[in-house]
Parts: sequence; structure tokens; C-alpha cells
Amino acid sequence: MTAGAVRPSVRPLGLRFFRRPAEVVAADLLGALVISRRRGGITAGRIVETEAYLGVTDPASHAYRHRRHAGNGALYGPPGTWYVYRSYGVHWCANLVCAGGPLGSAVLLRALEPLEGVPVMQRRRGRRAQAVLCNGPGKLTEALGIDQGLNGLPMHSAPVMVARGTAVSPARREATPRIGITKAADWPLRFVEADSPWLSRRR
DNA sequence: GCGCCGATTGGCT
DNA sequence: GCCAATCGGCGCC
Repeated sequence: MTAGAVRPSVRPLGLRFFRRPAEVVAADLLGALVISRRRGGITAGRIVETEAYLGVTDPASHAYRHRRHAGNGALYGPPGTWYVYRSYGVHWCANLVCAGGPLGSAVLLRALEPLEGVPVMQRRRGRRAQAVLCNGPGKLTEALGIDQGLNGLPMHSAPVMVARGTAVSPARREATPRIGITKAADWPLRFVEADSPWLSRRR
């Protein structure tokens, strides 16, 4: 995919897309576009890695057993709501709420293929190589200018939206254990585009 | 009230 | 491979 992929005509994914089980949404998000119109310039990328967090029943979810606190209210919002939280007190991680309501399920964006606004991303990311601009959940938020300001906003009317991109055929989708967590890490809820060079670094 | 830990990253050994 | 940065939530005293 080349520059110019982001046209004014792109329309955000409908709420129906997100009103499904998180693992289904996570798999179907592969290949979708994330388009950011934040200050500093338009940036966009193609999703190549996601992780599903199932909500109340998932020990790794921030909504496990209906856990609720000041920071995670957005998790219980309508489908398609952005849930942005601070990781290790340093980085922002961006999720999209799925089923919505009391379940608290969501999909974490873990890696993108940079498509547009690479110089803008590099300005935000310290002039790093293109290969490492968006290959991690904290990296892609920095590259796209995503921070707490996005938390709780509906994706379809937010400065950062998700639109249909170039689909990844089911044969090229791969489910793996989740990364970087201690609880229920072995649940196969991480989804990647097989062989993509833009995936997050494996530990 | 206090200390530990995490859905991470980048720099240094 | 190891570890600091940095901070809110949570367990525990």
C-alpha cells in the first residue's frame, strides 16, 4: 500500500463491527486502517497485530470480575469506544471496546504497518527507523499522537478512527499466546498477519 | 498509609 | 540480558 491511501472518503467502521466477541473483532481488524488527524499532521497505518481481552471472565483484562476504577470507565462504554490507558506510567496503550456494556471486552492495538505521515511519526518518535515506529502498543500510540485525550471517545467521531483497509485472508491470520502479561497469557488471543515485517518484537 | 507491580520501551552491560 | 522510568491501583499492615 502506498501514500495516498487515506482519502477524505474513508469512512469509519460501523458500530456493528465492534458489537461482536473481542476475539472475532481482533482477528477481523487485521488489515484495517488506523487514521489519526491529531496535531502535527495526518498519520495512518495498517493493523498487523492485535490482542483480545475478554472482559469480566479474563484474568488479564482490566475489567476482570467487573473491576471498576477511575481510569477504566471507558471499557464499559458502547462498542467502538476508545479505551486508552497508561502503561508502566510511561506509555499509552489504545484499545477499542467490543461488545460494550457490562462485559468490558476490548481489543488492544499492538502493531501497525506505517502507511502515511512517516516523517510526522519520526518527529514524534525521535527520528527512529521506519521499522520500529509502530511495532509495539506503546510505540504506535506515540507515532499516531494518541494519548489520554482519546480515552472514552467514540471511534467513529474521534480524531483517530479505524476504517476498512486491505483484508487479510483467514489463511494468513495467525493466533498466538498473548505477550507481556502474567495472567492467562497462554490464551491464544493475539492475532497477527503471518510473516508481516511490522510485528512487535518477540521477547 | 506504604510498597509492589504491570497489556512497555530503550539504553546499557 | 538487565534495568530504570514513572504512576495509579490494589493488597496488606
